[in-house]
Amino acid sequence: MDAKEILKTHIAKTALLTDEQFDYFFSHFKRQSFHKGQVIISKGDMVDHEYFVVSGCLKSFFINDEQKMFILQFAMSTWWTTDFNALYNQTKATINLDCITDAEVLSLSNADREKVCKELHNVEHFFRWRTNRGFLATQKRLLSVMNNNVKERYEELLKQYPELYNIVPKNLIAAYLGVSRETLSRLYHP
Amino acid sequence: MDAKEILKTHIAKTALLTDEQFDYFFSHFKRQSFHKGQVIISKGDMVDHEYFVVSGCLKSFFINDEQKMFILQFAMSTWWTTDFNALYNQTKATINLDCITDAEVLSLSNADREKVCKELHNVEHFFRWRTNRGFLATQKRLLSVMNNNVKERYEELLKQYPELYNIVPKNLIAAYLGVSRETLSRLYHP
DNA sequence: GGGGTCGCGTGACCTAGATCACTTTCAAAA
DNA sequence: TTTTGAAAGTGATCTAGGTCACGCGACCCC
Repeated sequence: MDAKEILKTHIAKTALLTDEQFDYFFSHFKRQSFHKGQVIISKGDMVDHEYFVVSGCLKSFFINDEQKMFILQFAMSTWWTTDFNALYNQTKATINLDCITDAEVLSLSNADREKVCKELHNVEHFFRWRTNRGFLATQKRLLSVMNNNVKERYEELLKQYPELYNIVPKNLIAAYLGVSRETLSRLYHP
Repeated sequence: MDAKEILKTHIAKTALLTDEQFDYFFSHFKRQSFHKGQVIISKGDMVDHEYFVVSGCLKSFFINDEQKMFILQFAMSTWWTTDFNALYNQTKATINLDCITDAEVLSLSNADREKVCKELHNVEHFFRWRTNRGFLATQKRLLSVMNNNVKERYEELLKQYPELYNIVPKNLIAAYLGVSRETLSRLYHP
């Protein structure tokens, strides 16, 4: 299935667009390919695109004052990613985005999203639901961080995204869970 | 300013509705008053309304297996609250909602929100932005929890919502920050 | 084919915050 | 006026997870 088909199928799950509407919407996306390790957004950049992942795996992450990395999101096929805060508030990036594997994405500019949302009620509906899912997922993760220990969160993550186990090195999993790699290692090698 | 005016002003910040459109939208809300301590949603309930706070202060919270409370949100004037996960997924509540002070709210049912979103593109636009702000705020809080210590998070909270200091007892602030009340107390009484 | 560096395990020690137990204060109910 | 109970402070102790240091195999890649 090619990029266009993947996006179409993804959107069809929440909004009913005619073929013409979808083609029009799709005409605003730009296909981009990145290789493993390539940086898409770094701290301080101006951000004006969001990215729909067609294939591969990206990570968005924050580096704190002590140079420790915290991973906000692993983005795989059909996930949307960017520095949403910088994108919507038109401020400089505080988070970074790069590629864990080679990746293919469709990029959409902030202005085009808003333009098409205004023109097509259906598209605005789609984006409301996409944002809603993101909100609920983030809220769930916050609850998990506050109420579960590292082992529970690790197993929850692998249960929900088993493919991560093979794609993503453990030190990045640790950075997602917010623990040191040593602690994660000791969970199953006591 | 009465409830209708407060809601109107709130919505006008992100969506341009004509007076007739707003009146129509407003006709789907129901005014409700609650007193201090009153429970609005408890775990296990079916949830089919969300609440726009006109006055007073509510809290939404989760009770974990060890009976420890974690506060997801303090909701004050112009905030929206409910168990969003249960509301959107039509599942039983996992979080509770009750009143820290006497409160007045406007309630809107899930079905009515979806109906009016479909009928009025403007209203869907408003809800997209409301959800978006919630998403960004939750993401910011997650980053703060993972990267800052208790003292930093406490001061960040008070800086953003100074009014909480007078309205909300410290044990609830601690439950919001995810620490014990003893630790919070010791921050300024070492 | 020998020097990096990346991922991962592991031992020894350290610390932020939890837990438990007791006390004080103060306001509201009775 | 007395009683009660929630809010808050505080000392003593415990623990999950962090930090630092080192070892070891597996790849790249000149």
